[in-house]
Amino acid sequence: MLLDDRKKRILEAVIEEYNATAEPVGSGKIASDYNLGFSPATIRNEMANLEEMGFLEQPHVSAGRIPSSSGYRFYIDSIMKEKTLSPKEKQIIDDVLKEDVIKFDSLIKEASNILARITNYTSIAVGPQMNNCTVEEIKLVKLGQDRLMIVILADNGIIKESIIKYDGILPEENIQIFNTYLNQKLKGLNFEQIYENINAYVEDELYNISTNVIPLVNELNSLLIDKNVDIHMEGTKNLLELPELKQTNTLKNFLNILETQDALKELINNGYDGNVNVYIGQENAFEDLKDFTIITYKQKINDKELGTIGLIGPKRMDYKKVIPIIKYVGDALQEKMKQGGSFDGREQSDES
Amino acid sequence: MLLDDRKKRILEAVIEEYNATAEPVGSGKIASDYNLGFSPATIRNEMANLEEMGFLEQPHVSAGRIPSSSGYRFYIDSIMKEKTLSPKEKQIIDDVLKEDVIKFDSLIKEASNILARITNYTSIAVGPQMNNCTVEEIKLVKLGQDRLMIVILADNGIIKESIIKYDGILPEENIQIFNTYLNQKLKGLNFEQIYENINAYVEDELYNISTNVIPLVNELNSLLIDKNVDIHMEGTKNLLELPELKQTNTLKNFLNILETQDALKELINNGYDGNVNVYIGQENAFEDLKDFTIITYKQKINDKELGTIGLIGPKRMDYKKVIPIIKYVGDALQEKMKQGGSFDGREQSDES
DNA sequence: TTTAGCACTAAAAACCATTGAGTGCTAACA
DNA sequence: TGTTAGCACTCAATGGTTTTTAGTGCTAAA
Repeated sequence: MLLDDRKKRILEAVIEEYNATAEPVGSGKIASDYNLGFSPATIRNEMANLEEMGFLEQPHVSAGRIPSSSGYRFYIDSIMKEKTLSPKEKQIIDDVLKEDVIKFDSLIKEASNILARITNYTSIAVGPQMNNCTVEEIKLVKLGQDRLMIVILADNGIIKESIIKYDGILPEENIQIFNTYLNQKLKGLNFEQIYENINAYVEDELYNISTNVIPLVNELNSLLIDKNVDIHMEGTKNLLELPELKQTNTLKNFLNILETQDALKELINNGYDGNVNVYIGQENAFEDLKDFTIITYKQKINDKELGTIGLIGPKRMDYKKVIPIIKYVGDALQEKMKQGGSFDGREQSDES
Repeated sequence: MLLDDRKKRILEAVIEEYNATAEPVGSGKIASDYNLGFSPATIRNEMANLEEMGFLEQPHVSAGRIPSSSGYRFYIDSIMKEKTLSPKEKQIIDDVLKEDVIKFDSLIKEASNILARITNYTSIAVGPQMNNCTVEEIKLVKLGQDRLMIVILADNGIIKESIIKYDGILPEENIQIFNTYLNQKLKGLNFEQIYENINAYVEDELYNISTNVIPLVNELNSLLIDKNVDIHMEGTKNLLELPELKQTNTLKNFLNILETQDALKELINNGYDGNVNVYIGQENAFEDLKDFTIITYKQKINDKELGTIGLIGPKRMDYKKVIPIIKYVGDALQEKMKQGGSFDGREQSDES
């Protein structure tokens, strides 16, 4: 045990107080408001110790202490007790996910949406990386006079779809033939694998049908690797009121990060699976997020990745409440996706 | 002519200067930097006149003047000369829209994207109101073991699509039959009209096929009226640095409006068609947007609405540059959509 | 008709003293 | 021996005063 009981209780008190006020907390406040049974002087000593150990920080000599990232880390791992959700909260979550939505993207966005609403932080939702999916089925559908819809069903149950101009030179009967041909050739193959050398798979017979299938093949290919998987965010404005962003440049840089998204994607894809991951302050590599925490929960069913939901909030967020919430929502979402699909968890569409 | 030439030139100078600095501009500055050939005292007199006429305002007695909304309005309508885009700017725009994207939503987002990048303001993109569209074609497509895709092609060329769980009780042959049936019944009908009483159209024969088509019919119906048409925004962060948002609450309220979107939608749908609409300051009804201007350009081909692109920026935006840009982008977009479709401008998909 | 000159105004900046919330250390205490 | 009262000390925050600055409007002269 790294910390004795008294230190733990003091660290906890400092964190609770700091979370509530966002101001450095002094020994007097702890002594008077959290009756631990010690005088300010004693608490002062312990705080000095905790600071030496790296769990607390002091902005300047005559100020109180604020918890450091390792302080929070220790708190989350070894001190706090997760709250259980209130029946009302559960109710709200269940209600939202009980709706008859079965489109994958709607589902994950709904889940993220509710996270933002319940926690009052910013929530994120990202679709899955499809690189390692395999093709289960391809459908070509003629629409109106002049368009063709390409639909790809992946083995994780996600559907990608796109529409191209159909120039009419490819005779309608041939669409069926080409459709069958594509399925024969590509079914069971890995998305990335196809993407990198689609010509090797279809070029031979390509011209036997018509040179006009080239744009079709191109579009199909670009459907496989969606380069701009973007991150859906909800409740950005929840964060803007935070004192953490009151310094002039922080806000700008902060929103820059949120808008750029690249870095966020990186982070989100790193989460180890099936459980909640918490990145506190500098643990998340961006200087401008040093006062923020990102929590992610990667959705996975039977080893198939189905996207990630997450939260961004201030470092001083109410972990013992927020963590159970994201767990609950994530579990419910996963459950919903599982029962939605009939054999291996498939039951989604995906915007393309 | 409402204003004599001297007043015009002074008003123009004040606007140019204020646009550049966001500070009230004084007579001295104008006299020294814009050589109009008058002393500060003369300019001071004219400014007092312009203020009386409502074109300028004065924050307090010992400050310079800032242009009022009607000042800007007059400037846009009667003073400024639109700049022509540089070949480089045209190039950038053309390049983006030359890409082989033919999905409607991608196109309009690309266009909005480039607006934000070139102007450094926030751009918006909204899909069209579909209420007055009519059904041109409906397709039901079986996907994998257990899902059914519903596709609706509207008469403006936009495609709506959704996926539902297919419980297998409806025999596969019947899908075709039901598909044909739906087309017979609904083709040519107005979206809103169908939405309000779909049962009247299909209920009779509904149960003859299977009660299991009910969820299908429901989903089809909800596809018709997409209640959450959301606004795509790009470059929100461009605005955050503006001094206009430096007062404490403004920022929060401002982002609130952007996030709520309802009000924005309202505004955007009001634009008179086929041309650029400029809403300056209080012209746009939201107290918290009083220091901002919204410019919209509603896309329309052969009387079919295809969405709107727009810009949000500070009232003091560089109109003579920005207006030609949105015109150019809007025209290019419209052209692209026109040539994309073969007969009446159809060539898009739509995320559902 | 224009402009130089000047008194006047109000915000912003600079200055300065005071307050207050906190500390660390020491010596006394249970 | 661990705890605490007491106290000197630090430094940001507050608030009031003064100074500076950027502008004005008006008047009288060119």
